[in-house]
Amino acid sequence: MGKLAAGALVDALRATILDGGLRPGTRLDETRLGAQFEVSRNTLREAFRVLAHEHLVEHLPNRGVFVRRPSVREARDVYETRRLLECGALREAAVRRAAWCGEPDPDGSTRERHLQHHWETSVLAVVESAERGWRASESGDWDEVGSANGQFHLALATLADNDVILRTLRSLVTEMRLLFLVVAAAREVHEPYLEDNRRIASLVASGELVRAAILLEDYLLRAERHLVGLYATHTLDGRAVEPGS
Amino acid sequence: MGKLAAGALVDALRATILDGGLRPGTRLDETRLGAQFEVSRNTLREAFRVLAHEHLVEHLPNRGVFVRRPSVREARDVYETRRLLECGALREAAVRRAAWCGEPDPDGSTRERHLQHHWETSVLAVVESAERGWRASESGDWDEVGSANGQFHLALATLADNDVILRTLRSLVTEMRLLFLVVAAAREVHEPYLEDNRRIASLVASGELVRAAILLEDYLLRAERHLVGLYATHTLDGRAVEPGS
DNA sequence: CGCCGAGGATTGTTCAACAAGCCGTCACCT
DNA sequence: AGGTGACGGCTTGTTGAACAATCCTCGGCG
Repeated sequence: MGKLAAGALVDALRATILDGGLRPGTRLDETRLGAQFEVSRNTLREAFRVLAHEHLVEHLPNRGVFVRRPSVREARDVYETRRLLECGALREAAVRRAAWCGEPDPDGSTRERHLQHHWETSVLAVVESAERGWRASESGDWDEVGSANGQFHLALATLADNDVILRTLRSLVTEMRLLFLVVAAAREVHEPYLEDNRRIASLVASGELVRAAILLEDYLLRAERHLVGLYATHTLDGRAVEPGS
Repeated sequence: MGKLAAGALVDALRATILDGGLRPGTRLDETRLGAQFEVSRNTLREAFRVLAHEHLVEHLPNRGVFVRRPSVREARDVYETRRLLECGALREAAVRRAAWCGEPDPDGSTRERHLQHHWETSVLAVVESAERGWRASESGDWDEVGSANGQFHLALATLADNDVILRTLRSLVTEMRLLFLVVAAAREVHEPYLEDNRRIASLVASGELVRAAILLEDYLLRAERHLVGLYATHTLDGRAVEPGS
C-alpha cells in the first residue's frame, strides 16, 4: 500500500480503464470497487471526481459513475482540438526559436542555457518516441505502438515550452485512448502513421518546424477521417447507445 | 441548501475565490471551511479535488490546499493557448460554414436545421455579450465588464460547434479570472479591448470569420503583453513568492 | 397492456475515530 | 550564540458505520 491512497487510486483506476479492465459503459460500483482496491468508499468517491473531470468517467447523480463511451462527435472534436493545439505549438515553437536564435547571445545567462537545454531534450524526446513506435511495430507490440504514439504527440507539444498546452494535450491524448477502446484494436489506427511520425520527427530535428506543422496538420486530418470511418462501422456491432438513453 | 451538496459546494467555493473572498495564497482549512459552508470534511475534500483539477487551487500533500497564485509564466501560457484555440475555432467555423453554405440544401434534414439554429444563436450570443460589456463599461460596472468579456470569448468558441474546444476554453477563462485577481483591478485590463470586441462581433455577424480571426489574434497578442507588463509591476508590492517556497 | 406502489439496492452525506505527517517550541549540546 | 534534535500539538489522510434520499425492479391491479 503506497502512501496517499487517493492519488494512487486515480492512477490505478485510469490504468485499469485504459487497459480494458473496465469497459466503456460499465458502472463503477462503489462498494465492489472499494473492496477490490482495498480503499474506503469515501476515497473512492474522491477518485471518481477527478476521473470525471478527466472525462474518462461520467457521473450521473444518484445513479452512479460509468466508464464513458465517447461519441463519434467527440472523436471529431478531440481531433480538431489536437490539430489546433499541436500544430499551433509547433508554429509557436518556430517563432520563439527564430526570435531566440536571431540574437547572437547577448548574455550567456542561465535563462539562455535553460532554453537551449529544454530544446535539446524536447527534440530528443520527439525523435526517440517516433523511433520507439517504429521498433514496436516491427516486433508487433501494438500496445507499445499506441503508447509511443501518445508520447510522440506530447513530445511535440513540449517543444512550445507551454505547460497549459501540454497539460491540455495530455488530457486529450488519454481521452483518445478511450476512443480507441471503443472502435477497434490499436493496430489499424496507428499503423498508417508510423511513417509520418518519423518524417515529422526528422523535420523537427533539422529545425524545419513550419514544414513539420504542415505535415502534422495533414496527418491529423487523415487520422480523424480514418477514425471516424472506423467508428461508423464498429459501432454497428457492439451496442452503440449512450448509458443515459 | 440545494441538493447535491458536493457539486453546489464546488460552485460556491469557485465563486468565493473568484470574487476575492479567498485570496491567492490562502490555505483552505478543512474544518473551518466545513463549518463555514456547513458541509462535512469529506464532501469538502471531494470539492477540493475538482478545484485542484481546475487549477484554481493547489494541493500540497499533508500540508493542505491553497488558492493558487499563478505565475507570469502561466499568464503567458494561458494567453498563447487561448490564441490558438479561439482563433482556430473561428477558422474552423469559417471552413465548416463555407462547406455547408456551398451545398444548396440537398435535403432539408433536421441536421441542417440544427446547424442553422446553432449558428444563429451563437452569433447572437457573440453580439449580445460584446454589447453587454460595452454598456457595463458605460455604467462603470467593471465586474460586469469582466464577466461579459469572458462570455464573449466563450461565445466565439461556440461558433466552432466543438464541445472539447468549448470546455477547454471555459477552464482557461476561469483561470484568467484568477490571474486578474493577482495583478490589478479588472478596469485597466478590459478597458482597451471593449472596442475590439465590438468590431470582432460585427465581423462575425456579417460572416467575415477569417477577418475576425485575424483581428482576434492581434487582440490577444496585445492583451498578453499588456497583462504580462502589469504583472511585472504589480507583483513587486504584494508578496510574489509561491506558497511552497 | 400499462400504471402504480412497496421493497431492495445504491448513492449522497455525515460523524467520530485514529494513523501519519508537518510545524513550532524548547531544552540541550558543542 | 547557534545549531539540533526530541517533544507535542495541530492538520491532513483514511476508514467504517450510520442514515436519508433516490432510483430500479418487480409484482399487483385496473
